[in-house]
Amino acid sequence: MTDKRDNANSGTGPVTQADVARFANVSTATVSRVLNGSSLVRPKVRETVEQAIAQLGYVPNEGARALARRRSNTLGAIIPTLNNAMFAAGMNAFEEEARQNGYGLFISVSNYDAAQESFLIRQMIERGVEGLLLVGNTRMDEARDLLQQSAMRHVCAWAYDPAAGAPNVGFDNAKAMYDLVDHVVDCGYRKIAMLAAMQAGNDRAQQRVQGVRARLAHHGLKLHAFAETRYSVQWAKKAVVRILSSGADAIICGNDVIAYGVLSSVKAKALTVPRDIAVVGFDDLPLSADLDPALTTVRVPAHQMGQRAALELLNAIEEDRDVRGYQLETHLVIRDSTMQL
Amino acid sequence: MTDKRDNANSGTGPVTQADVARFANVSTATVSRVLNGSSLVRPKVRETVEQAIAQLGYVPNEGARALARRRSNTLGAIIPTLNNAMFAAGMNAFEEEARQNGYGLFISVSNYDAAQESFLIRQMIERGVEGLLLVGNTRMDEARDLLQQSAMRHVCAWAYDPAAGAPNVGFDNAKAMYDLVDHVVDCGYRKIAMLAAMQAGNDRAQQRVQGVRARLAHHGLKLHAFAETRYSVQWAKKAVVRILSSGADAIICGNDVIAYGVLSSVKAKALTVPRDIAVVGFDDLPLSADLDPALTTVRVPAHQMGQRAALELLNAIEEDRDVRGYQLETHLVIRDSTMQL
DNA sequence: TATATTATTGTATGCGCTTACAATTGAGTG
DNA sequence: CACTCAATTGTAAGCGCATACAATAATATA
Repeated sequence: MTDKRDNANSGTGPVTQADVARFANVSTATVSRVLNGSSLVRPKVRETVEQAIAQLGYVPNEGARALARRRSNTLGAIIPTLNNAMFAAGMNAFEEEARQNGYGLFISVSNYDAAQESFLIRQMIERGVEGLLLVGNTRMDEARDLLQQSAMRHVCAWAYDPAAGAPNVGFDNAKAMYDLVDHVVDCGYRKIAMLAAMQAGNDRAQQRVQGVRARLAHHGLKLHAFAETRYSVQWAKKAVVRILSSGADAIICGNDVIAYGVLSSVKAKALTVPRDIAVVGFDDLPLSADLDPALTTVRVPAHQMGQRAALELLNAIEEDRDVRGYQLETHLVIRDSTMQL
Repeated sequence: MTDKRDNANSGTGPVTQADVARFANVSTATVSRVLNGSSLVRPKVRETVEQAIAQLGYVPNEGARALARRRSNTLGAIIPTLNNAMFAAGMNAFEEEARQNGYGLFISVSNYDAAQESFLIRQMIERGVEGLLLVGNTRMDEARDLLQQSAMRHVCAWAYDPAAGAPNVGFDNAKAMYDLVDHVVDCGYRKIAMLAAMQAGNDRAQQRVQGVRARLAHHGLKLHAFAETRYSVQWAKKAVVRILSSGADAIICGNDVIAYGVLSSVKAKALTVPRDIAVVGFDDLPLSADLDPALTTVRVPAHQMGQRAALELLNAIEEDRDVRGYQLETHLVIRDSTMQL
């Protein structure tokens, strides 16, 4: 099919720009120009080159291109895991936005391990990404140094803390919890407990806990019970038993998945939600609206966050300036797992 | 902190290997050797170089390295979306396996669009990935040509069809449905309907439908009703009403998310599962075991699939041979949404 | 038609790194 | 101590592409 004429390459390795140039009887500079859409190339020549490209089935080598231009057209993202719908959705949006702007995406998961994250940041720098998405504001000094020394543009998503040293694209987890606590308190619940996600090395989780505590204090209340659990329905089911036996009348969960487990355990105990006990989550996963009872929770703009993060990065790159942060709003979604007592 | 001595680089651009060489009074070849762990460099020299690297905060340029070695140490993956726990989980495993073997991951989502997939395949080739993960066996000829001409190693995951032209890493969707159908029929249900996922351009969905039809025929039965729906609880709830009014006594769903919607609609109709009607899913999402009633479904080895796909790619690259396929097994998980009538 | 301009194209260099091959050094041997 | 051989290190040539600058062709001007 692609009958490489003998003045094409010698059969070793892939077709290169030089092969195309030879085939079309022009210089590599001209080939490069048509490839890059330079206007200063005569239509006729352009066509000749384009035919040669098609004939030879030439595919440019983006790596070499990146080396020569000193631009990789690539963004990187390091997230804790993809086994979390929020991160997955965010990445999906991030990738789409990047791609639509001609950027590729390098992705890695850190498993919530700060050392691993530092290592990965280094890899990203080595791979020459032009912008990097990170999650949260907690990281090793080593990571910060790396970021700083390499002048790597980056955004820290899933958090919004004006005091953080790096540009954030996200929402204030603590403040979001205020709304939730206000709602629960307004409903009339008073023995409010919390089943949080593991806080170690996870500033989002920490801030949610802190937000609940602070707002409760504001209402003259304190946590009636508290526990942490891993991110899974099963673990949450187990972790909630102690809280349940404490006689709490409302349980604020660190996220929706935990809330699912809590709901399950609560039902198993023959308690009815929301009359006997209220349960609220955080994230508003797609399923949360379809639960029975439908879950009161906080809607997190994961898609928007991923898109926004990409946009901030891209704009900063484009305009050759520092990355700016962007605060997103969360939205309290009141459904049937809470009620006016 | 990193006081670059004046014999380091002139301040323009990042520190390069040449800067390190100059600083350590050796040639770039030697620097390259210590970087690549070559054994033929004297311990003392190695140490000198390592110090220079640390001093200057040198970070290698993986792109240049790739160009010189003609190896990118990078894998690519093009999946329909990350907004599907199965794909996200698979990618998570794929990335981990790749990373553990020193490979980076380039990822893109195609939104179930074949043309987009073709475009992305091209991008992946341009970026020089050494292996590519694709989903399913349905794709444009253009994509096949690209893959073939560039001799790109690839696996098509989430499917297993020995007759497919490309190496598959996955399971036989049709066969998996056999087990499910057998189970439903064994239970005594006879008016079996199906609510499938959209089949257009999605061979997994197609094969699941086909599997159900074939196995039903084997039992002397045929679909009592059939409909398709998008991938969401909400859409499924709507799409199932027609099936419900057909008087079906069992509904086989194209996946668990659809089953969630079906379960919800069924309950709303005051029918009890599984006595009045059976509902079965496919995927075994983490939540499926915690539903009420717990969902009978097919467990899909997403994690294993991602890992295996990476492994097959990596081994083929390592041993410089073609990629081999690998068939995974699915497992019928009988829970409470079906019962012996 | 000769010359000044401008539009195109080609030449040559370098991006940062690896590696074949040459050069140098050190150790071992008679 | 001269000489051989192996262990180290340096030299230099690319990898595939972009691009500054030089060269040339095309068009306009007088």
